[in-house]
Formats: sequence, structure tokens, C-alpha cells
Amino acid sequence: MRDHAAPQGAQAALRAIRLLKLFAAETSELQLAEISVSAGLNKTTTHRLLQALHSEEMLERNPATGAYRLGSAMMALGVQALSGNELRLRARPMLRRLADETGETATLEVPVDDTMLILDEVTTKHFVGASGNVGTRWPIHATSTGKALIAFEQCGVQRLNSDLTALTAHTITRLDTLENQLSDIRRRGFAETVDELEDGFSGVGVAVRGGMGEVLGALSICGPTQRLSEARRTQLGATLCTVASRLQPRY
Amino acid sequence: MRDHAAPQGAQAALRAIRLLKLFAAETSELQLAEISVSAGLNKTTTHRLLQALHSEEMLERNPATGAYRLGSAMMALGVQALSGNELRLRARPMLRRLADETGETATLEVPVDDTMLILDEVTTKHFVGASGNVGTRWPIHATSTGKALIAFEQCGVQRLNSDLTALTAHTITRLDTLENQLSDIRRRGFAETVDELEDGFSGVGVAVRGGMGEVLGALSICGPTQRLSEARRTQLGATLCTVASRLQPRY
DNA sequence: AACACAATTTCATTATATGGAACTCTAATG
DNA sequence: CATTAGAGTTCCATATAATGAAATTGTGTT
Repeated sequence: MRDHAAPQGAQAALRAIRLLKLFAAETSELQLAEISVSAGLNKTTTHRLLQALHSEEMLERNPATGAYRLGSAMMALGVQALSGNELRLRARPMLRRLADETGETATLEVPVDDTMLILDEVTTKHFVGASGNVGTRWPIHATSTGKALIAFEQCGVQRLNSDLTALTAHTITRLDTLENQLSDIRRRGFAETVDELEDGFSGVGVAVRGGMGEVLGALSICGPTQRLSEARRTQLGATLCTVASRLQPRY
Repeated sequence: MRDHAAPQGAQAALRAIRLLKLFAAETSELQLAEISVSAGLNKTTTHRLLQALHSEEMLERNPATGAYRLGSAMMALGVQALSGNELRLRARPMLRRLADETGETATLEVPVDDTMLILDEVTTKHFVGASGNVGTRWPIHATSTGKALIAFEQCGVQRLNSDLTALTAHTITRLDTLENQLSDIRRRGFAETVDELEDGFSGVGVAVRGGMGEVLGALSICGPTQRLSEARRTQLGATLCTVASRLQPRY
């Protein structure tokens, strides 16, 4: 993506993929006309690409309304992507321990465009399985994980547009303000979010690397701002850095 | 797909999608050369399409080997597809009841090309959550769910090639033999597999429909052949037909 | 019946996709 | 060290496939 630009000569393929991504939003069903507008593509072209996606079961259609939604092939590939994700498997026991030791919520997240996708989450309230936020996505600029990621990822900042959406009164909405934080994050090794994603919600995040040092995602510990004082956040940051470095494979 | 042919004028998009589908198999990482061969595409073309998929994070690369694997965007879309799937949500309580009442394993499955993807599964051994087979795919021709599906789905048989892979000595390997079963399945309302997928494993499956009668997937009850006598399978078939019809939304 | 808007189809033009060939990179071998 | 093999990447001319304007069909509402 940002460190690998889209190639010349694959416009149609890219357009199809970008159509698919429209369905990653909360709205599960979309009609041709709205898709065409959202994608900024001619209706005929959109129609043709949707038919291609439909013919391969990446999208299916609601027969009552004709609207498109993600299909069974998408499910199969998604499940395969998740179950093949080594990081997720390796991180689970560590997440659980983090949640135990801190009494807060621990998450593993990976970047998707300008968001962070929660891959796994362990809270102290339920130790059983994935909890409610797995699969949700949150803006990079408002999350500790997102900030940690772009601080360490090559060309990470390029994931963001110049206008950052305000989620609370505390959200950083200027790219240059955010960029000013990055060297500090790099120095300390962790990033923070304080009432930026949601009022009363704070978190600490660190980047997670693969065996060759490449940034794969991020870990976080998060909870009510009330409980996450600055001193505590610093402590949690140090804990997370230790865990992240243990999570990195050695070659 | 089979009832909707691939359009003219979307060759590149289709090729990209078909490359993605190569990663649905068990092998999680693939290199350019093998992908090119598997896809039957020129290496340059393959490379370009892979770059497109990579730039959108549908695929990511192992930096040590350069090999491609499914990426974070695939995970996000897959999770979205699963969580948006109404059938899965509606079927869960029924699956649990089925497993309780029968003492066997109950599954919900949807078709992906010539396979059935297990979307949900409840066994009597663990009532807690998804068990080990969710996300796995099995050949349509050897599963009760697959047979039930193609019996009722428009142009369902077109999902299959003329040569059906033998998994056991009992697997049906001729398309015409399988086609001969379909009218019987339609008459009875359910389909069976007996030692066809795996020796000692049998199942009963029924098609599941949406509100306009369109075939969405299938339900099954399965277990050791020893326990699933013909008489019992008939009984289970009737039970499944009742459940399937309760599962169908009414408009 | 008329109207509005959704979806689908047609077809001429040309932009984009294609693939052969060359090049670069990396690892293994003599 | 030089050579070889095979992986990945880049270049570029050509023609194929993609594009989109316009027309047609389908559906629901008044």
C-alpha cells in the first residue's frame, strides 16, 4: 500500500477491490446507484465490476431489493486470513496475561488503510473468548495503537489524510500536531490516547514487529481514563514494550 | 456466479479475484512463480495484479521470503462479511437445540464455488463457542449439505466439474451418478452422505432458503456412521426440514 | 396511464492491460 | 571468485479489453 504504490496497468482490478472495501463500513447492503456515487465511477463500469464480484461470490445480492452485500467467498477468505495469522495465535496468551496483570483490556490490532482493526481482545470481565470489539475498526489518529504504528512504520503517516476526523473535543485533528508527537513516541517506545477516541477512555499502545523488524500491528492496554493516570500509563507503556519485544520472532 | 455469468470487460478484475482465491487453500504463503503457474497467467501479469492486491492490503508479503499471504484488509472484510451474515445469527440458537436434541454435531454451511464453508457448528462436547471446523471447507459432492444445496439451487450442478475427487472408497466420483440422486433428494427434502467424505462419518443435510425462496446454504446433523443408521437418518432429515423451514424468513 | 428511478444492455472508441524480453537480485555451486 | 539458476522487477509496443454515453428494460408509485 503506502510503501508499495499501486501499479500501472491494473486499474480495473484496483477499482474492483475498492468497490469491495465500500462494504467494510457498517452499512451492510448497498445498491448500484449509491455504490457508483460513493466510488466516483460511471454507473455502467460499476455495474460491470459488481457483476464480476458477484460471479465469484465475493458479493451476493438480496433478491428482494437487488442490493449487494459481502458474499460467501469473502467469508471463506476472511476466515482463512484470520486463521493463518501467526501473530494473532502467538499474541493470545500474552494478551490474556496482560489483562490479568493490569486488570484492564488488552488488544491486538493491525492496520487497514487509515484504521486499526481489532484482531483480538481480552478483558478482565470475560476470560472466555473474543469479546465484542473484535473485528471493529477505529481511526488510526485517535488510537494509541494507531499512533504507535505510524510512528514506527515506514511511510506510516501517509495512511492519513490532512483532515483528521474529530471524535471528541480532545481528538487531534491536525496532521502536523500528530506528527509532532511521533518523535516522542519513538523515543519512549509507546503511544497514548487520552479521551481522544471516546470521552473517558484512554489507552497505551506499542508497535509489534515481525522477524525482520517490519511493523505488523500493535498491542494496547486500555480502560477508563479515571484509572489510567499519566504515571500508570507510563508504567503500562514499559510493560507493553517488554511484551512486544517478546512477541517478535527471532530469526 | 453460476446463475450469474462473469461479465465481458472485467477480465483484469476477475483475474485479481481468482488470484485471491488461491490463498483460500491451506497453503498460507505463495510465491510469484507458483501463483503464476497455478493461475495459468503470464508472470508479468501476475506480478502486476499481486502488486495491486498488495497496495490495497488484500495481500501482504513475508519480508524474509517475499512470499504473499492474505492481508489485513482481507481480515477486516471477512469479519464484516461474517458479522453481517443474518443467517448465521438466526441459525445459532437452532443449531444449539439441534445438537442438544440429537446428541450429534449440527452445522450451518454456505457454498463457495464447489465447496461448502462451515459457518457455524455446535457439538455436544462443547457448548461454549465455535468449534474446530468453523471456517473449513469441504467438497460439495461428498457432503450432505452440498448435495442438498445443488438439489435445490438453480443451476447448482454447474458448480461441479465432471471429475469428482474421491475422498473415500464410497465417494461418488461420477457426475451423472450424483445427478441421479438429486430428484430423490428433492422428493425427500434432505440429502445424505455416508462414508463419502470420511470413512465412518455420515450426515444429513437440508437446504436453507431466504425470504424469497432463494437457496442460501444448508444445515446438517452429522456424526459417526455407527450411530446414524438409515432409519435414524430419515428421522433426522425430517427434523432438519422442520428447522430449515422455521429458519426461513417470511415477508 | 404517466412518471421516476433503478438496473441492464449496446457498441464505438481508445485507454489500459497484456506479455515478451530484458534486467536485477539472491543464493547455491564449482 | 565466477557461473548458473531461478526469483522478482521493469520496460514498452501492440491490440485487446475496458470504458462510458446513450438507449432500453424493469419496477414501483401516483
